[in-house]
Amino acid sequence: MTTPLEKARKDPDSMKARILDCARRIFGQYGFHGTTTRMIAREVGIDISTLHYHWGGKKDLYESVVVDINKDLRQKLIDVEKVIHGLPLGERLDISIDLTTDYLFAHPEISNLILLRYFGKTRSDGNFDSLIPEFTADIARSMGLARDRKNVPPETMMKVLAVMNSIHNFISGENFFRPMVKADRETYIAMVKQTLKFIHIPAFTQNEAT
Amino acid sequence: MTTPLEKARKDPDSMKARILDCARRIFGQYGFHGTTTRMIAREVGIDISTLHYHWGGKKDLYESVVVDINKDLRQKLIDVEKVIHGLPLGERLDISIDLTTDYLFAHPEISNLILLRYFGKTRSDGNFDSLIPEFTADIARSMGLARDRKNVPPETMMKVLAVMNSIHNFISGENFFRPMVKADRETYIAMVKQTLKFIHIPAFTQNEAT
DNA sequence: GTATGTATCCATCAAATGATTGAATCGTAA
DNA sequence: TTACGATTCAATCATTTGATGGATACATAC
Repeated sequence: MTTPLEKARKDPDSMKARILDCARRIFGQYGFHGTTTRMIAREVGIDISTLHYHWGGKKDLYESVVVDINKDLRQKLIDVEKVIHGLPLGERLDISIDLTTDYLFAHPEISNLILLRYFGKTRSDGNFDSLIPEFTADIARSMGLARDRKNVPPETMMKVLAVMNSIHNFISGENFFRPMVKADRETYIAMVKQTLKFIHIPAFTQNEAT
Repeated sequence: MTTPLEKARKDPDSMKARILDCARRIFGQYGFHGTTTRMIAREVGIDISTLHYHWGGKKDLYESVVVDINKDLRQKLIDVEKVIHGLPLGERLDISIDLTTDYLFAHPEISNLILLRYFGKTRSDGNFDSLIPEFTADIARSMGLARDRKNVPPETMMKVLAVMNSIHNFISGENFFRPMVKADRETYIAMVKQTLKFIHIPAFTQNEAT
């Protein structure tokens, strides 16, 4: 059995997929309550009823978007893991930051949506996204901070969260932060990488040595 | 001339102040679009028209809330600055993290609102909050990373943002992160401090030495 | 050609929501 | 007491918004 989401991913030109793409961007920018189905429909260039025909309701579409971006990010981290496998911790972090940052700057709606889910309540429903925890555990293992994905110490989870959030923050907050440092986009991206490395690499390498 | 906000802060029992307090919490939890004037009015225990009588429109109230929390946070950072003045950088960071974290955990709506403003767009208006930049420059000076508030290097701004955001993230994302590490509130707060120190102190102390 | 299922749009509904109006209440000064 | 300003609420309005129904177009199968 294929879910609507899988069907949409199979054919990127299908109406289902086009709606999903626009929904990612709009939900990412304005959040759940800030987005109207009409905004998405207008962006796609279709009528609202067509949107409802393909995705049911606003809530359903939103949940599909969340699952979608989580799959994308997970896949990206698997790719990164392959590149850094076996390298010393300092280099793993360095390369991970470069690759992940580039990817997220190319798909900022991923960072936007993840952060908005962390920090904003959805008036209706308080469903806890069970993807993020195992996901964070994956990164912990990939960073070499835990043997296996199961039984990652809470302290390690917190450290991984700190790193991931730090990245998402600079991506998602670009509109706010970039004017503050008066940089063009390219310069800003470079500064983000530099700052992330400045902050995070010493913590893990120094404490590893002791 | 006194602004409505100043009037409200003068008498904390006034209806103006009571509305502002509830608005802080509700806007902080649900964001601008996720909040309805009825939600705030219900929380205060009054009619919506009373709310409009005192604060004009939803947008006006929201802007007052934003200014209000910025003033609070600024004042708190001034207090912290007094405590850590003259101490070596490592200790300054250590104590700043303790004090700031405790304060924000007691007033989580501050972190919520700041982050929601960073990461979420407000459908109507794209006004840039000019308080945050000078504010960040203040912290840079307080941390001893810049001589004066004017002319703080962009790289330093980025580092300060990284630290501040890291704190806000753990406060504002408590509902999401705490279940992940299966900790009660007290333990979570301790873990947050520990993680923040683990991440941030080495970066600044190590690079200072070289 | 007809039938069937898919996809799309136009018109419309019902509820939610920001906002206003006018009446009632209360305190206070003349 | 009376008059007046400040405050509060019930009722209501206009718009937005999520959602649906029905008509139309189009393809494919029979």
